[in-house]
Amino acid sequence: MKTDHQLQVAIKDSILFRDSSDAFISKIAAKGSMTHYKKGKILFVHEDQAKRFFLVKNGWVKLFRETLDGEQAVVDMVTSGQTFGEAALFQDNIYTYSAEAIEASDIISIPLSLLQFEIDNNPKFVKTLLFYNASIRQLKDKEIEHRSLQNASQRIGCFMLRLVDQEKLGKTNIHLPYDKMFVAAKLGMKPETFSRALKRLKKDTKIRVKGATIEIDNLQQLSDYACRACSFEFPCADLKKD
Amino acid sequence: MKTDHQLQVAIKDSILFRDSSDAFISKIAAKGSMTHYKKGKILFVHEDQAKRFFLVKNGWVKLFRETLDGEQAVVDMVTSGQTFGEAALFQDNIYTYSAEAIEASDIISIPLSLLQFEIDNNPKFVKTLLFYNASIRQLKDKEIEHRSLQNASQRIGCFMLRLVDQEKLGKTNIHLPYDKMFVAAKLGMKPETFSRALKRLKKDTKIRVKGATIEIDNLQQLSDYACRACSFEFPCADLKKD
DNA sequence: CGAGGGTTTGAAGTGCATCAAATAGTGTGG
DNA sequence: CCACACTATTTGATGCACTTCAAACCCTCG
Repeated sequence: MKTDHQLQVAIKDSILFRDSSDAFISKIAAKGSMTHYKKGKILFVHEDQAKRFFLVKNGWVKLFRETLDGEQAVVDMVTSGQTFGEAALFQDNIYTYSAEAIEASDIISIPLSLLQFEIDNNPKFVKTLLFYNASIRQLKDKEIEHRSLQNASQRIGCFMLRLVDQEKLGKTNIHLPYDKMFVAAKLGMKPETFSRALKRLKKDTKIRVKGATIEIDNLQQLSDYACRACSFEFPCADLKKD
Repeated sequence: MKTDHQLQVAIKDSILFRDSSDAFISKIAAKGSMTHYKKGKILFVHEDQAKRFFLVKNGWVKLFRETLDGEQAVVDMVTSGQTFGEAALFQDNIYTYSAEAIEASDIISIPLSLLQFEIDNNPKFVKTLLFYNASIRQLKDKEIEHRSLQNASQRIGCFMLRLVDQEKLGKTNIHLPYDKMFVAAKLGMKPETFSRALKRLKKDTKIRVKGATIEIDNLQQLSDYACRACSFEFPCADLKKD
């Protein structure tokens, strides 16, 4: 009972299902199950047959692929409220990437068949899904742009800006969500580059770094620095929060 | 009449509508109109109010955004059978990029309201749209990966491979679809870099370049060279053709 | 406390960008 | 059909950003 309630709350809090009816959410909760994964646990690997998709309750999961010569490409990092693996539905039920919990995480898995059923029978949900995909597509475009136009320090600054409430322009503290080496991977740079670029960012924008905590006195200054090389205007939060 | 028939054929040939019923296609054709654009013509600019979306009959269109400090980011290059501007439907009817015909092009425009109507009333079409978006999302992931793992020569090789029929592994000729400076922009590099990287590619894979024509003796050699740094396996055509 | 990962630093290399100039190519009006 | 003007492409020289390799440092967790 308790667990079931937890599931419902987590589902209701997710980006994909927050507008769904309570009945629908109960239905998902009934078929879903929550698992705790330790840091480093591989949830599935690229080209596995996909039967379920996942919703992060808390923690972080890295989605990645590997090249022939052993390099790793980070497709995404997902956290609370985000889903992964659902795209397999449109890819012959094959996962197109591997997934690894990069810290202890609670993750809900839900049968893809349920999603398929809703796509076939729930027009309202399908529209939600269309919007969801459209936002992700836009995010990907932004990321491609960032890779070619922003330098390493600007990418880090931009990453931080997306972690704060962009509305209040004053003083803020943020907490890097996971190990710096994963942030580096997410931003497409090497840990050494990350370290040096962060140092440069500190010098140029007066932010203070204490371990994983970042103190920002002046959000405006940070955005001036990072967003100069971006075509999106500053308050530019990733996914609409409300 | 003649024009109307042309429209129908073009729509039927498009990726998004090829599985649609004849009745649906007629309906689109009735509301659509075809325009010829000269090279350099701007179709719309970023943040314009979006009333219509576009389908390329022939030619090439560059979709791009601009940063504060004047750099240009190429979002995509689209050609025959591809659409653009339809994503505005999920972005408050605002175009999120600008569009420029980079060569003489015939382009069909269709009211977004028609698309909206179908989304609301045509479940089969909605599913097509879901699949369409999922493929695009996958392509974007691939492109992000390419930007961080492939060097300039490999990106050019990869670009060429996506222009050929990947099934026949023998000798092939291809034709660069548009000016080299646009290919460079599409691949996120400067024209000078493109030129030098192409030279290196020629040396390393024995392809021959005669103006815009590329002669490839050994597709396998080219894919060995380019796809080594990619996590997708070789026959890896962008959008399913059938 | 010690082992092992995570992070920083240094030195050196590589790849792409930049700036500048030469060359090739294309379309136009005469 | 030619010559000019303009644009695209190539080439050279140089600089900068990121990477690589190697080593030190630091942190934390058993």
